[in-house]
Amino acid sequence: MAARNPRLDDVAALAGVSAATVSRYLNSPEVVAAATGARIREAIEQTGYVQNLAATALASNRSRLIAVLVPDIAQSIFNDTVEAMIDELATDGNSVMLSLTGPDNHRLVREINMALARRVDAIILTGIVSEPETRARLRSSGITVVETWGLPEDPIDIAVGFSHREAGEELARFLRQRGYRRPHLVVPKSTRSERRAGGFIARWMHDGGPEPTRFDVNVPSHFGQGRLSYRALADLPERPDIVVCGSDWIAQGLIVEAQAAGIRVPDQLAVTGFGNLRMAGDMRPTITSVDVDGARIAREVMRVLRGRAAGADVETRVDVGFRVIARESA
Amino acid sequence: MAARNPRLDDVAALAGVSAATVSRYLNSPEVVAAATGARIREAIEQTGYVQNLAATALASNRSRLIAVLVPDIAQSIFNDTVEAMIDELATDGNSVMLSLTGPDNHRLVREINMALARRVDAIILTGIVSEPETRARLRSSGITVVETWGLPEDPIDIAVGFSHREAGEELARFLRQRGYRRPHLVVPKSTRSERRAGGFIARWMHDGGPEPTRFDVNVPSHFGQGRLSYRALADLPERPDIVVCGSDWIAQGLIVEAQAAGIRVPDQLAVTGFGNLRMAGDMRPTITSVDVDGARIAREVMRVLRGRAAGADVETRVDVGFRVIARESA
DNA sequence: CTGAAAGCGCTTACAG
DNA sequence: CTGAAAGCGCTTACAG
Repeated sequence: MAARNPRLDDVAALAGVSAATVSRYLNSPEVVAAATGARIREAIEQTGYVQNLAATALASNRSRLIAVLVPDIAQSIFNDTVEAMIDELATDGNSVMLSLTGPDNHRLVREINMALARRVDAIILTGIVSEPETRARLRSSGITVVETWGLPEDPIDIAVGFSHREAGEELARFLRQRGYRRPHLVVPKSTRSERRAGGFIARWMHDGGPEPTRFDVNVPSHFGQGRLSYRALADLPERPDIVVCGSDWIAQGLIVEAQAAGIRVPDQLAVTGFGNLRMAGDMRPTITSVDVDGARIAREVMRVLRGRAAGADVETRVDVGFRVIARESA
Repeated sequence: MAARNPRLDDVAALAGVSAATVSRYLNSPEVVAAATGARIREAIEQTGYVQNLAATALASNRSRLIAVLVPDIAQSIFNDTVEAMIDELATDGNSVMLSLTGPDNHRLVREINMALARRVDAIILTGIVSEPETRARLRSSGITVVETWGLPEDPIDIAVGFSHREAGEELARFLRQRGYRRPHLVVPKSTRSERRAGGFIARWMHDGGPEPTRFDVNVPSHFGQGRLSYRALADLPERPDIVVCGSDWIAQGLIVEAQAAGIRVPDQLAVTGFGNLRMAGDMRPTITSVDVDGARIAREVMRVLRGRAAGADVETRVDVGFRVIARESA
């Protein structure tokens, strides 16, 4: 269609300098003389030059491409975090390659291969990589790998997140203190939800409570499962006084279904969620939840990435914590 | 850390062939002799070779990188479509560069520049590009540009979507037929919502109805705005019998708030949403909405992209339509 | 502060 | 079916 794209050479010729100088101007403007810089700027303007980053990547051995791997985005509790990360990365001049690994991470290996083939500068994961071979492969690749949301004992490289087990424990402590007696857990079938449930149960029973009942739901969790989970309460030998949901969506669906059945929340049945979505604070009643600061995770990820890029030693485990947010529903 | 990455040369040497042959094996295995192919495969295995796609892109003038530009992903009605597109693209061996253009597209130009610098094979947009200069720039770039969700009269290049105006008209027809008399619109401040509202109002008044009242809300729209919108009804001179919401989230929030106030939906107040999110079918009452088939949009986008890649002539406007989904709320 | 030249790791006519 | 060679468009020591 149009004539061929202008190259560095074209700009250099027009500005009366060498390609090397134009390259320097592009990458570190401060090293070229002001007058030269001005001529180059003008030449770029006139030619409509747009740097070819594929060539830049090849020559500089730095792609400025970051792979972000998430299970899904349609209904994901990570979306805020991912959005914040993409924003931050873009500000630094990076592009984000977003890969969806699918339920149970079944496309994880394929997408990791893609990222390696693209020679990305870093891989950011939100899902959990459990296969030892994949972990080993990532480790030996030599590229920066950041696991987020979770906080494994032995990260592949760097981890930025919090302990899901402790979050479960903390919630148990909080609810016991509020005087609840018979918790029922609605647990999405994911490693992290399972860990939170484990922490909750251990703490609850350690404090002398009866073993909580539970109901497992598929991931990704959504509103409809809350309704389902409410109806499943009928099968329980004894009615719980508090339902601990694995996500805010489940909590919301459960509240709606309970109310439709004429049950008052929290008077007759209390409910908690997880993730502290914006909706949790807007619901009627507002939903007691556990807040995870996605923006903070994004910032910490950027901090370690910048540290690495600068050749500095960086922490391998960054704990961003979590907070129980007490609201009306429990 | 590790030794340098193996290159095509290393594989070629080990397999006893030239680099050209290995390259051919990688890109079109069928043209190399079976026995040669077997040796190459083995050499790849032994060396742990991973193709460097930055070099491939530079040499072949094809990046296999597709830019997808969306306003946001935290609370987006496009997420299903985007997810389906990323899935399809990955299956074809492409990688997706996801760019967030932000509210009112204020980072659109920057992200388009990035995409052009990366020499992406195509740019897929979900937001609307209204600035003529940007449209002209994209047009003259010569790369494939697909606008999705909307269906402009004069696409930049290719458009896959539906007429928002017609969707509004259709909803007006549907509600009038159901016997509603006094519609009130809750309109997110976006071009497309505005078009739907325009279509609704025109049709409604054309059919002899009174001018609908309206309430505008910021984008991205969310649950909390539904509650707000409900409360704003009190300021109206006359109470509407049907509230037409610009998204399912708004509809859900409005229903929850109405119910909290003791109002029965739809008996005392009917409500419709837009987008037909999974939640709409799960809500109590289930929400009457307008369905947009995101997976279909993704498939059609892929179809035109493949057509282009094959050098075929492709349609420039693909109408995927929409459907009013009648449920309990209206 | 700037230039000449080699190199990054592939692909692809061209020739055989 | 395969190889030698040029080329894709940059960056970056090295030298001045």
